[in-house]
Amino acid sequence: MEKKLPTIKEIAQRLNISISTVSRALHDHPSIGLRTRMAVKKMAAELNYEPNQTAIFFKQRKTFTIGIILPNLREEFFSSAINGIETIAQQNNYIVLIGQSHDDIENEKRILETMKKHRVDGILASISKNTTQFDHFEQMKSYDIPVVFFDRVPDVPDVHSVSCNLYHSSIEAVEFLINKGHKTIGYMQGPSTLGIKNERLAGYYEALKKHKIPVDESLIVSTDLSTKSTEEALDSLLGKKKKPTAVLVFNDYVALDAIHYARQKKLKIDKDISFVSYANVSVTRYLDYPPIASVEQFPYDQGARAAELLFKLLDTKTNRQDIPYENVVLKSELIVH
Amino acid sequence: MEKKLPTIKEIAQRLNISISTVSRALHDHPSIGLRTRMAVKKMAAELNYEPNQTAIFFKQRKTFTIGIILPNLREEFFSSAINGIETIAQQNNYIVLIGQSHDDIENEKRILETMKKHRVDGILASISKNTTQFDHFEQMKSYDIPVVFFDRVPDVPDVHSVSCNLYHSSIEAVEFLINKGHKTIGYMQGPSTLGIKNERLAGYYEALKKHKIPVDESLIVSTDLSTKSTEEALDSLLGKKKKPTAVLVFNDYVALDAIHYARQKKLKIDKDISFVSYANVSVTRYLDYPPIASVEQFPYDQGARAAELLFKLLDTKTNRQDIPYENVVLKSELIVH
DNA sequence: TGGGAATGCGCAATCGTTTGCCTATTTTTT
DNA sequence: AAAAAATAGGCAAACGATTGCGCATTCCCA
Repeated sequence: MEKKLPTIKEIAQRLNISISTVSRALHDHPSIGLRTRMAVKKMAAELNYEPNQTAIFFKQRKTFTIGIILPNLREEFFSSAINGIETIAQQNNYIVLIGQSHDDIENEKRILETMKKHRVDGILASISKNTTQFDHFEQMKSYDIPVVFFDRVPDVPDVHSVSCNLYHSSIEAVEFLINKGHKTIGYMQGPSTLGIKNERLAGYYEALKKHKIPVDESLIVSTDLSTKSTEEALDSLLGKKKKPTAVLVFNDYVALDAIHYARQKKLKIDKDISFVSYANVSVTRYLDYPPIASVEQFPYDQGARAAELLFKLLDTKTNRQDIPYENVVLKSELIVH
Repeated sequence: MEKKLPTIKEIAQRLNISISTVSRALHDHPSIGLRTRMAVKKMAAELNYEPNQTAIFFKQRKTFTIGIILPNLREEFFSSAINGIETIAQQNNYIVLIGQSHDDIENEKRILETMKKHRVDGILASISKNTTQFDHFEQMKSYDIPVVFFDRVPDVPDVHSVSCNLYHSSIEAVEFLINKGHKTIGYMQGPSTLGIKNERLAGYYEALKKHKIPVDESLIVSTDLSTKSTEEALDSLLGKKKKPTAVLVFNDYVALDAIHYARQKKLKIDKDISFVSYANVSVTRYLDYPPIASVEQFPYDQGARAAELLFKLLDTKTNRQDIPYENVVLKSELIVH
């Protein structure tokens, strides 16, 4: 068992030809005659030869590996996104390295560093909730490692990204509530860093404006995504003299916590208070009281598109620095449950 | 930007010393004097030198990469397991490559092949539901790539594995139901391939026997894990003259489908029929009608232990073939909701 | 039949690092 | 003060594959 793996050299020796001939023969290089080519291939098959990829990686300065950095694998959104990425990666004969930041920028930096060391050819990233500056990603440029952000994309101009347009569906979501007769609609936003260009909020404002509902800033609360913080945020909304009858919530996970808490407080869901959120996670299917609607963000597609963009970058021979930054924006869709 | 990365050679030239000296200096080799060592390190820092890992991987015949093969990232169980693995991998300065089989053996083979090509140092795997033979894993031995299975482990002797003992907690689960007064208890199992040594079923039998409840084989049904199949299985149970008042179910996802379907059928959960299952996924927290109990299988720990075992194997200098196969079995725990 | 294309293949450098072995200088020992 | 030993560092091979260049044959056509 402890046998050394056969190399190109081994084949060459057995056939008494040079290793360059073997290499070329295996690659169907035209300068190698048919008979030797056949002989080489036959011998390669016999010996069960497989090229040593690490040698090739080294020589070619390419590893056929892309790195994915994201906050958390456990969120359905991200695991779906990975599926999209994996599909495209496979088509391109690439393999994926995964690192979770667990929403911590230090982890993010460490992972990036490790991936750089491993010489990944490119990186796909969804930033952590406390990533406010991007030097670590910026730095990848000097190593000629392209980075494409998806979903949680930094709000700076000079990056490639794929994300969802949440502005329109946020308007749609709020209008959906308004049409249901709601007049006092709260908004529970996520960590402020996650939405510098806060499309959700902008849509919220726009919808209210469109329907001539005055904005009450105290109806806008924040959660850091933890259960506790969400509960506090909801408390704050419920503590108002004029309580909201509906709340637009940052995402389904937060909504689940909010709904759970509201029910503990003996509120009747969809009677006393309704929730609409984002992500459209599949588990809501099993719930008796899911958000009445949720904005589908098509994680699989986002992942796939981001991967496609990355491979486009990897394919370009020209100086990558010259490629204009591309910011793909996908449509989202309000799904009513 | 297009600058070439500095190499050890670059440093050597600037300092007018040999590259071997540079290499040794950077590794604090004792045969290099203090002054040159300092000079080298200073220059390395100045040039922002970073060793080319691909060269090192190649030379060392090691990639500091392990591959994880599992059915599906979207199951919380597996993403938690990955967390455990990632933690241990990080401690060992390893990085993880991930591939999903999507419960298809062909994918599993393809992934394994790719990982082999990429020369991973070792592999952690949870087999797909239709993997009944293991040649592809077996083959890794001849490449000296150790494989450790976790959770879904093959039922053959000569493998390393980490799994949960479901026998005892299955007994516990059934006894829990018996103590609640249930006399007719069904069992819905998963794909037969996933449990050749079917501990769940064995525990089910044992508990009944212990409490002198005769086994009714028609109370044992199977699902391929799809919603449809689960519904059919439940139908079969409900079609009996003597319907079960409780069902032990393969896992929470199946249980969720079963409960959902039972409710559609107007059954009162925990009144007409109760469910106990496995996995203890966190979302049940938000459900009005979760399984009344679920067997926690500690995916994080399983992942971590499997990774530890793998690193132990990777650390051994001796011929790896000589290491006795290790089969770690962790305790599971019935969690009552 | 002689000279210029094709055709078929080998040499050797290269990628960046590590490491066994050897040499030269300095230090220690007796 | 000469021999032995320790110290410091260089040479070159090796890891496995790719590739530009050059050197033989063989072939074709005049």
